[in-house]
Amino acid sequence: MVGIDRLLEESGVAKASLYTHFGNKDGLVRAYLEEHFEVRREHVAQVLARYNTPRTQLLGLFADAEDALANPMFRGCRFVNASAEARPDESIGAATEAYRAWIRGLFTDLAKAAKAKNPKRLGRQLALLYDGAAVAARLDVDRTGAGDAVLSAATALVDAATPQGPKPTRR
Amino acid sequence: MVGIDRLLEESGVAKASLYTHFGNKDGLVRAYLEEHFEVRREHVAQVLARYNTPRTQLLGLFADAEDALANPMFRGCRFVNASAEARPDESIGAATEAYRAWIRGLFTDLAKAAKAKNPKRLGRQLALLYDGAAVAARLDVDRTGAGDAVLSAATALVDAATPQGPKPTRR
DNA sequence: AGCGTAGCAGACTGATCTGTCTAGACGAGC
DNA sequence: GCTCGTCTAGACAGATCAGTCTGCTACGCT
Repeated sequence: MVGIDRLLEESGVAKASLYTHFGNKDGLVRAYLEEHFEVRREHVAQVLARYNTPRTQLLGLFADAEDALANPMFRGCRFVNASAEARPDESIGAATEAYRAWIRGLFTDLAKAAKAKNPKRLGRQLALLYDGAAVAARLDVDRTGAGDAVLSAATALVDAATPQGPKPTRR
Repeated sequence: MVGIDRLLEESGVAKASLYTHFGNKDGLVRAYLEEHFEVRREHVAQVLARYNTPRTQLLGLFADAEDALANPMFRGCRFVNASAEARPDESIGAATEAYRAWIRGLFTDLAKAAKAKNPKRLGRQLALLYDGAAVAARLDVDRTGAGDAVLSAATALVDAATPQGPKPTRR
């Protein structure tokens, strides 16, 4: 667990300042997660803006995840990590729940726009994949192939659930 | 975090006994994980024994995961949880790494036996899915559809990567 | 210049945690 | 019956944690 003292030392902020601003440690974590939520919103919006069809947007998000996995600095989803590390606190759990509901809803909406037969199911499937990538980033020292796997799996799932079907290659 | 004192109280074991047996807390956790590894090995072996083709064995493992997700008592992968909660300890990380390497190797071997075009990739993909299910079990209060999603996603991935291809349904 | 606000530095408290140590209970084997 | 090994019960030390409080500094505003 990361303690208050280390936060203070590395940030150069006085303890009193931190507590007047955020109340307590959970307040600090919650504020951090809420800001990170905003960062994620904007980042995802930028990724989505690079594509013009629901299908490519979905796959673009997973190409982005592949990039994240390729970066050794990426240590997994911060909401997952915070929830795992924190004591069971109402507000931190709520912030994590909000983020996860948002991303799952986003996947579902894009799945619906891509005319998936079962958008809710495809959204769930992609969310599982997304979570799996976060765990791999957090725990696996050797991520070789993880980035490739997450994008190719997303592609396969989207293709399987989407009416146009897999690419028109015949064996 | 769960402390030593709570362990002692709930197990009815004296503190001295625990420390003479396991040395320190990390030793206890490591011993627990190693025993749980054995439990998992046996459970997986039982699941595999129920099927007689690599494809159905793979899918059987994910049907088993679906069952686990349906059980509200299932709180996610214990290796993932332990690694997330523990301070960065060499031995706990090693035990988790061993388990994860084993399950990924198992997926890859079964993928190879199922004649997947790229067994390593399919193994990785299924491992991602498996991890995602653990995260969902740990964090999502509402798991509706998660079990269905993990099995259907595994089926889609196996079908996409396997020569016999998807079920012989034509649209 | 004077004042108020905000931030920094760090001592301090109380709670909690790991790990050690002492003292006694209990049973097995000779 | 005695001793040895193992167990329980729990006090204790030392470290670490969150959170409070005091004193000092620095800057903006009038």
